[in-house]
Amino acid sequence: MTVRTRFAPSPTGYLHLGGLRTALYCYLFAKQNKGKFILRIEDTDQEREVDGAIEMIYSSMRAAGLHYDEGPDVGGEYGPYIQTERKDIYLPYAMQLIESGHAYPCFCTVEELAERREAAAENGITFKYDKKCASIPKDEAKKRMASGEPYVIRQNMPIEGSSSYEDVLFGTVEVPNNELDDNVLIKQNGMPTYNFANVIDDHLMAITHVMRGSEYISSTPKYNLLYDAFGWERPIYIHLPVVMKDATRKLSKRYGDPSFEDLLDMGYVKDAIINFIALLGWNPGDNREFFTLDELVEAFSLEGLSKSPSIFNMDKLKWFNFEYIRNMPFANYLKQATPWFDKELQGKNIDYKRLAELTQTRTEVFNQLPEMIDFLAELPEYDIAFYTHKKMKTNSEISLTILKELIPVMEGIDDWSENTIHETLVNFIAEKGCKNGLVYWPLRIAMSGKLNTPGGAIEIAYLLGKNETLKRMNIGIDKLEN
RNA sequence: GCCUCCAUGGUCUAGCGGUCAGGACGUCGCCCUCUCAAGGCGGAAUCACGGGUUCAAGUCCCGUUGGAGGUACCA
Repeated sequence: MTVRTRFAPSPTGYLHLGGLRTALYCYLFAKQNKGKFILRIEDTDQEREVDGAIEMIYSSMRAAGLHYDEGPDVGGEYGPYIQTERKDIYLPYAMQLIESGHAYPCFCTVEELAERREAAAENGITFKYDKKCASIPKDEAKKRMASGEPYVIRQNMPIEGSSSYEDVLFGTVEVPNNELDDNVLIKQNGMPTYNFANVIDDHLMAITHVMRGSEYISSTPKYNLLYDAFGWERPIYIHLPVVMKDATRKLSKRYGDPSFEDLLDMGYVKDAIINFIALLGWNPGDNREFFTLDELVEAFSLEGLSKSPSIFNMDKLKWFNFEYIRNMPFANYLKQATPWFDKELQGKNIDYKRLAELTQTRTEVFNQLPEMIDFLAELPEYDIAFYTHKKMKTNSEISLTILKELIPVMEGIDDWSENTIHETLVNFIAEKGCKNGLVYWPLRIAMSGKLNTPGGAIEIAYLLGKNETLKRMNIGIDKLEN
C-alpha cells in the first residue's frame, strides 16, 4: 500500500503556522514512506473565500519547500484537486445514502432552525436537529425535491450506542451516538459541506493517512459512519494538537499573530521556521535540534508526536533563526542582508561586505538590521551623557580632551584602512599610557551617537570614511563644549 | 451547559514503575571585551491537586482543578 497524505486548506487567506505544521507533518510522513503528498483546496464555502488565497497557498508551499506530488497546479491522476471543481461528484453519493437510509432530505429553513437553536440555547440544551424531516416518507420527499422545493441533505445518525475509532496519537476516541447531530451533507446550493466532501474526496483520492487538526477529533465518528455506509475502508487518523499563542488562545491572524508569509517578510529564514515548527509538538527521541527538511523526512516518527497543545514561542524561533543566520555561508548572508542595508544606506558608499561581517553574528532577524546600522547613514541626535561611562572611566571633560587630541592624529592618517587606524590609535593610547576604553569609548560615541553599535570604534571609523569620521568628531567636540 | 481530548521549570520537550527528573529556548551571575553581540564557565527554576494500586509512582487507576477542541447550510 502506498502511503498517501493530503494537506487540505481552505483559501481563506494566508497560510497560518498551525496549517504549515500540519502540511509539514503530512509531507514528512508521506516522503518518509515513499508515498505521495497531495494538496487539495477545500473551497466549498464560497463566501469565505478570499481572492488570491489559492495562489498564496501555492506560493507558500513552494516557499516552504513542501512540494506536493499532486495538486491543482501540478496535476495528478485523482483530480480535480479543487472541491468546487468537483461539485458534481458529491450529489450522486448523497443520493445513494438517501436510498440506503443513511441520509435524508431536509426541508427545514435556516430561519426555522435558527429559532429552534436559540430556544435550545435559552434552555441550556445542546441543539440537535430533531430528525423532523427524516420521518417524511421517501416518495413524498422525492416528490418535493423534484418539485424544486429547497432542501439540504442530512446524514442520518444512529440514536443509540456509541461510535469509536483509533487515533494513532490519541488512541481510542469514543463518542455516544446520541451526541452526533444530523449534519448537513449537501447544502441548499448543491455544494457539499466539509463533513461530506472530505470523506468522499479522501476516499476517491485514495488517502491512506488523514493528518489534520484536532478540531476534527470529535466529528470523526460521523465521517466513519459515512465510510461504513459506503462500505469503504476507513483511513488511518492522526489528529494533531493545536498550536497556541499562549496558554488560552490559539494562534490567530486576528490577534496579529504572524503568518508564515509575515515571518518570511520580517526576515526569518525559511529553514529556521520549518525546523522550529517541526519541533513544535514533535521530538526526534534524542536531543538533536537542527534538521534540514531532508533530515526531518528521515527522522520523523509518529511516536514522537505530542498530544497536548503547544505554545508558539517566538523567542525560540528567533534563536533558531539566529543560529541559521550565523551559520550560513557569508556570501549568502551578504546577499540576504543587502536589501535591508539598502533601506538605510542606499547610495551612501558604505562597505557592505565589511558591514555584513560585523552584523552577521548580531542578526537574529533581518528586520533588525536597519535600526542596527542607521547611524551610519546619519548621525543621530544624542545626549552627551553618553560620553560618561563608569567602567571606561570617561566623562564629558575627558571625552572632550580626547576628541580634541585625536583630531590631528586622525587627520594625519592617509591610508584609511582598519589596520592603519588601529595602529595609529594603539600608538596614541600607548603614548598617553591610558586604558583602551578611555579613547575608544568617546570616539565611538562621537561617530555613532549610540550606546550600542555593531563593531567598535575602529570598524566604524573605517566604514564611515575619513571625512565623515572627522566631521562627527567635531560635532562631538561642539556638543561637549556647550 | 453538554460531549471529546489534554496536563513535567516561564516556553518546547525527554521520561514509558526504581533517574541526583535529562536537553533546548528564555532568565540570572561570572570571564573575555572600546559598546552591543558572539564565545567560555556557572546558577536559579518543573512532575497541577487529592485519593488509591504497588515494596516502590512524574510514570498505572479514580476523582478534582485547570486548559483546549467540538456543539453551523465554516472548515
